[in-house]
Amino acid sequence: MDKKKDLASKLRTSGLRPTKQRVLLAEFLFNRDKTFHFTVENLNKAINKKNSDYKIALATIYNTVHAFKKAGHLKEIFIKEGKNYFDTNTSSHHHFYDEVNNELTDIENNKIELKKFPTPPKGKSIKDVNVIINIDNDNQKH
Amino acid sequence: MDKKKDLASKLRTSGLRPTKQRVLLAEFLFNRDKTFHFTVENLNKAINKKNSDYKIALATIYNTVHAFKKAGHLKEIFIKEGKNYFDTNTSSHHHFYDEVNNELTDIENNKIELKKFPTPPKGKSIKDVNVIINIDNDNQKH
DNA sequence: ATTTAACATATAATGATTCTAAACTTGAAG
DNA sequence: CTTCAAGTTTAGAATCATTATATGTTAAAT
Repeated sequence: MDKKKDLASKLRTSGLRPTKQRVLLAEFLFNRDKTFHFTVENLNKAINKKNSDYKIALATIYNTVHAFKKAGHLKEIFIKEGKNYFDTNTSSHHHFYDEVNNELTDIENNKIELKKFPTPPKGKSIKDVNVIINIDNDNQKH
Repeated sequence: MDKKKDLASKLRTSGLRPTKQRVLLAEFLFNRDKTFHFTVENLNKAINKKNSDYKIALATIYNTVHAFKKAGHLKEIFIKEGKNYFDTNTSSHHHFYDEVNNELTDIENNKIELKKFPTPPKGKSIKDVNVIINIDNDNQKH
């Protein structure tokens, strides 16, 4: 399989030994058309669902997700207490967050442009800008 | 004391009985010139530091912070894994986040203007926009 | 094939937050 | 100004996500 090989070398290139577990997780996460948002809890459930052919320990999932993040293959997103989302889209971009369904949607960087801009404090420079647009069902009273 | 009275009625108005603990916490949080960013851990330490005249149980601090948030006196901000910040500035506004010192600074709403804007998904409307500008020390290599 | 550092694993440990059940306050009614 | 019920506070237990440990396993260099 070509795809598996590609993943193996992708891992190797970033200093990660392509173990069975890592390749399986990489396949699951990166062989997709759309970007994928998930929590470790999600991922663990999806991978270790009943009747799945291969199980991966929770600790390994944590290790792997962090290794992938460190290697730049995942981005971490903070939106909700106790929920740490990861994103397979590692480019600089923004998000819609649907509080009703707990769902994240990507907004590509070029869809948002800032007109006005604050000056960062002295001695500091801007590293990254993150916009989260919280959305609600229509006709909602607040 | 006028300030204490004001706080008591502020609490009463939002359906919270002005108990000793709540008034003390409200004083600590709201009788300030600048807005205040904190975690529950912070707040607990500040309130229950050695030699302080009055101690408040951790559970009460959690209860109270959540009650204040529900009543609209505090805003919750998500920026970092395992760190849930609260903000005494409840108006819609944005933040600088200094990853080096773990520090938040308010950016008033009118300092940022969006030029371009994505359309929200069907059936959804925008509730709130949150911009987090991550800052770094100058001359940092990434 | 052998070797060894890197890795995966189950389980224990940690740390933040929430729950629980009992004791104490508050404010309202008698 | 006592009494009382509902609302609060509290210490400690329980829970949940995450991280550490220490033991066995594997990838890949020799």
